[in-house]
Amino acid sequence: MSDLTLPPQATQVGLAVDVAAFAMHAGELRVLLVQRGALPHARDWALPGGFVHPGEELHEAALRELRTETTVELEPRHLEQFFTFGEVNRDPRGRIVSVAHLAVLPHGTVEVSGGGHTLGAAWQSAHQPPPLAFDHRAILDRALGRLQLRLEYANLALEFLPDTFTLPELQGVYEAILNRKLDKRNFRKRLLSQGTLTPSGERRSGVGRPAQLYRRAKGTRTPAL
Amino acid sequence: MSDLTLPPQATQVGLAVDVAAFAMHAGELRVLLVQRGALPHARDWALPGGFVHPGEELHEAALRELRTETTVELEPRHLEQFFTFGEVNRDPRGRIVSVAHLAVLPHGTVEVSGGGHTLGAAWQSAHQPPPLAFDHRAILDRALGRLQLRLEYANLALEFLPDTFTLPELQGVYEAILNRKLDKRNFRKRLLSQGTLTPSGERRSGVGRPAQLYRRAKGTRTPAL
DNA sequence: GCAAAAGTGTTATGTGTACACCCATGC
DNA sequence: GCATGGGTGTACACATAACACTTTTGC
Repeated sequence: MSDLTLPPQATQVGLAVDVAAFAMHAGELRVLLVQRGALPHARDWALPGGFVHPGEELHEAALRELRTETTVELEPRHLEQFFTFGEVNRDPRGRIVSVAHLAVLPHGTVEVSGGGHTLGAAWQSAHQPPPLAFDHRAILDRALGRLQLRLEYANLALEFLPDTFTLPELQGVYEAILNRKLDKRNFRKRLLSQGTLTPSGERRSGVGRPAQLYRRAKGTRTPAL
Repeated sequence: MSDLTLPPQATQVGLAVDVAAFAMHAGELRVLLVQRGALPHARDWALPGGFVHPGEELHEAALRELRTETTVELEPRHLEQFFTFGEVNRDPRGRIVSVAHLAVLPHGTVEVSGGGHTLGAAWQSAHQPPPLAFDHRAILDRALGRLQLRLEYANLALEFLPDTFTLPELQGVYEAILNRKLDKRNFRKRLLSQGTLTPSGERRSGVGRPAQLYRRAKGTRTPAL
């Protein structure tokens, strides 16, 4: 760092963002993938992502890529940078540094189709993804780790669900993210004792005994980052 | 991402690293700062850092900046990327994205002097630093948070000490990092019960009763990242 | 013998975990 | 009435936090 112009050794690199966007589908944790339409790695699956535009903040770029590479209409409920992948040879086109983001999309975000220059987009199993382009498998693995860390800490599970939900549904989100079964009684005790849920008094019908509906207690929303 | 050449909207940005390097001095947690020798922010204190060279990995750049901006001879015991600062206007020279790193330097890393294009370097209070250039105060604050998180998790406290150390010294490291007092008996019980320390049988002399020396138990070293 | 720092146990409280049966509804 | 999923309580192990006095050394 020496004067008001960039010094010659200042590497100019391509700055990109990639987004690991998660949602629940059919009781399973899914990640949003796009099928690449161009080289390199044409037709391979990849995380949505692309280059940051001039004057664009990192999180804005992440949101834009979500919206244009896939037809996702809903706002992410959570968006957070979690690691920067900058290995010299991670991309055959040159030195490209990618700031990876973790996003949580709410329930109901079902329909996606390829937008922009991708062939398609789909929700796929987060724990058993198809082969991915570039180093995206490493990015996904790290995103899963971060998601599991954040789960308890920031009440992230609620962001996967609609405004009202049942305790078994909430437990399903925990189990899908942690990839293991939890004990029903201990789960209920823990969640209810932390006081972040209020019963909404109604019940939902289906097969078997109807479940109590809950909603997030007022003032328990955690800030985005 | 479209073909094997970078597309026109690919923002070329300056890629930098900054390093928050911590060590214990005089029973206090200190951070290594350099006094800038050039504009912008000439004469202000800043975290050591600078541009990544072509073909250089991020962590290599972090190590190089530590060695050339300050005369630090010792290897960091821990080096970890923790956040990427990319706000559009964080640097008056243009779009510069900085991948911030956390480093822990071992005991004995006492003498530093400015190297390269800095006026000087010094260990300063990590919890009450002087005013810092750019957004380095925000970087430092986040580094402190990460250091506190990692403390228990990865036995990071041992990296601040020489090979053998006393329990009161180790407790001092915890207290300096967490910025609060701990209970001596509970601390000893907790640390000894986790089985990562072995008594080295010797004793160190000074004022008051000599303390038992310990060393890290074999096979308890945690991987760098 | 006194100053200075090291070392030592018990109790109360909270938290995590394991575990099996009854309840309400739709068909 | 039966299949389906929802809802409930207790006991034990373990971790955490609070708390005060004795021991060893140098001078």
